[in-house]
Amino acid sequence: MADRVHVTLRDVAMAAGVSLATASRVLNGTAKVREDLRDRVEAAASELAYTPNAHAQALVRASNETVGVICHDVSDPYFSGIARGVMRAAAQRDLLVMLASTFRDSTREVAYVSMLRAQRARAILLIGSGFEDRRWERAMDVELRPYLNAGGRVAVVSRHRSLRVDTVLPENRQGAAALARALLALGHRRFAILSGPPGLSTVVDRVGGFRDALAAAGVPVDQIEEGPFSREGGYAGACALLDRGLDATCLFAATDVMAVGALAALRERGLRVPDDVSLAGFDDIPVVRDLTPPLTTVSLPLEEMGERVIALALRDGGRGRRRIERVPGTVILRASTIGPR
Amino acid sequence: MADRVHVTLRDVAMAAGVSLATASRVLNGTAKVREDLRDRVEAAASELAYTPNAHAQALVRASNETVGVICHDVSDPYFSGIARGVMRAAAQRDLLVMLASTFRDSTREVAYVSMLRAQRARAILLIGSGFEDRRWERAMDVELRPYLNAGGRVAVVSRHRSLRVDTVLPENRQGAAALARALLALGHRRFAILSGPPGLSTVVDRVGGFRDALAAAGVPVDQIEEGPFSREGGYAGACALLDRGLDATCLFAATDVMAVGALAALRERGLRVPDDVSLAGFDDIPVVRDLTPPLTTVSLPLEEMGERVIALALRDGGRGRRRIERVPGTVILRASTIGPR
DNA sequence: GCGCTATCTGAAAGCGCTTTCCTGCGGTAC
DNA sequence: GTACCGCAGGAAAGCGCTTTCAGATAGCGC
Repeated sequence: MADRVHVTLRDVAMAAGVSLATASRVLNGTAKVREDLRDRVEAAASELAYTPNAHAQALVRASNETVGVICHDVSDPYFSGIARGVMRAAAQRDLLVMLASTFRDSTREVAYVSMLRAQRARAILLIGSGFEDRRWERAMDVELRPYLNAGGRVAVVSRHRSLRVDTVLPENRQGAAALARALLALGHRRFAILSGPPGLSTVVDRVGGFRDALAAAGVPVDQIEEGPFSREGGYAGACALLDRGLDATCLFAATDVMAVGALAALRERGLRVPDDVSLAGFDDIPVVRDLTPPLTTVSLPLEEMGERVIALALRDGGRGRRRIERVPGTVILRASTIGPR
Repeated sequence: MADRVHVTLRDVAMAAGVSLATASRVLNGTAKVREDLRDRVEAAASELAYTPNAHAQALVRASNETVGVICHDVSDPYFSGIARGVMRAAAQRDLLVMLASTFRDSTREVAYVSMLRAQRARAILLIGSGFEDRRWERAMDVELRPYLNAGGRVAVVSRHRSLRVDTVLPENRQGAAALARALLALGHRRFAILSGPPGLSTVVDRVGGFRDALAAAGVPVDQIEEGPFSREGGYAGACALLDRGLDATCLFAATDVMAVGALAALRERGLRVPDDVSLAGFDDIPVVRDLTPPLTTVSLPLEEMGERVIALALRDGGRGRRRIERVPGTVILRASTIGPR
């Protein structure tokens, strides 16, 4: 990037025969400038294809028209749905989005926060359940504290344990509970659960909400398998359940992505969904309605969540009290769940 | 971001009792510094949670450890698959990725290039077929030319018409032709095509390659419907085909995403896939193998394409001749295509 | 026509950093 | 003991921009 030189404001000013100050004022519209000078500056700028150096601007303005977003994996529909909302909202505000994928590596997540901090991003958004261990928490705090003190904004989606920042919080517990009740209403009494990585608040809430609602109806669940939030995780979990002799009329996967894997596993083992076993997921990622059978799930407005988290981070008076915006989940009953035979 | 002050190198230097120059040298390891001084600087930096201002660095170094990626829609699996590859490769190089979604708005695409230029991104990557009209071409050229002249790198995936830059080019034509031949081999003779937006090189190549291969076997195709590259586009296109009295044993959709929509439409109209009509797509996005039936398609190594495009942009001697890396597509026959009854 | 004010323009400082240049120090050879 | 060399650290310039401050110009009333 250093091979040749960029066109600078000085070049524009010289070409237009005015001072840097005047050129700057014209290009930013920050003060009245005589019409002929203005025209000359504008002509020179477009002639030279001038683009202001955002770094010089950021340096003097101590801020950069940029927001950073950190998620675990862009190609997971859950995250890309939220990212889409963030980008739509960012575009409206003329902000550039720096999007980083951690690939679920907590060290990398902290490193990204540091880089975003260095970039003086206006806001940093953390999407998706975090790494809820002490070491991570401390490392993250070390990065975030000075960033916040310097006026940076931080907001998160779906992680509420440790970080004391503005949060968009899907009502995982209530959603899962509502799903459980709907499944009970269908007549199911024997359930199995495909749970996510232990400790994640999302997992705790979804699985906990599901189990509590069942327990309230006097239905215990002892068939649980844990695995990563991925198609493979769901596939492997379902296989493990099957290997141990699955005895359930309904299987609940903590995420749709896992449910997709579970569906494949069940089918491979010769089980029909929903005839032999009902299957439900969580999130309502776009694709699940096109599965056969279409998947029963708890729908989350992913794109809206993305829009809300950036709005939350950038809101006026951002330094006020912490705000938590709860996003309800809606149970969507589709053909993957029917009453047990 | 201007509420309070950031910790600067000057703060670190003062705390350590050394000059800025020394502090800078320690933190960058650019020159030997006496051990005790070095220790003091390092201690001060970590004490103060110092993060260098990337803008100040970028300003003096005339470059920013950042690459910009522009795609049409992050939540489209085709793009997010490629984006994933880009991010993985970027992470290895300690680069931050700025990812922008155009939402298929050509004006916005040009605006993003301008913003990335302002950010002095090391490279700008354009993912996915472009807007092949004259106005766009000129506007894009105005932005890209000075960027390239200033040493910026540009590379693209899957758009070869107008932009004369390094390119990763999926072999759409060959892939579609191979698919057509495979379908012919299954015994199909009556085909319908769901095409994408007219004029896009991707569409021209895929549909053209498909038709040419059929024509070579003496099989004409007159049932074609155009629509946007989306599930809805596929759905609407299939409905239109059906309304006009679909007379084909096999339907080819220009992208998997469209095929998903088509599958839904066919099913709604009571047609069974593959018994009544075979269906094939293109791209091999992850989800299609989990459809019922799993979709026959042409597989593209999306993630690898992402890795290659960033490698191409950042390669040494980037100012050399234009390079075009062709990526072959592999026909994957799955259950959505069988021989006609 | 003169003096005052209201506008607009230009000079210059400074944002936080890297890097060149230069000074001062210690060590070595004679 | 003196002259020279090498090296580490500091001062200062400068990256491209915004913005304050002061100066210049025009406009107005008398």
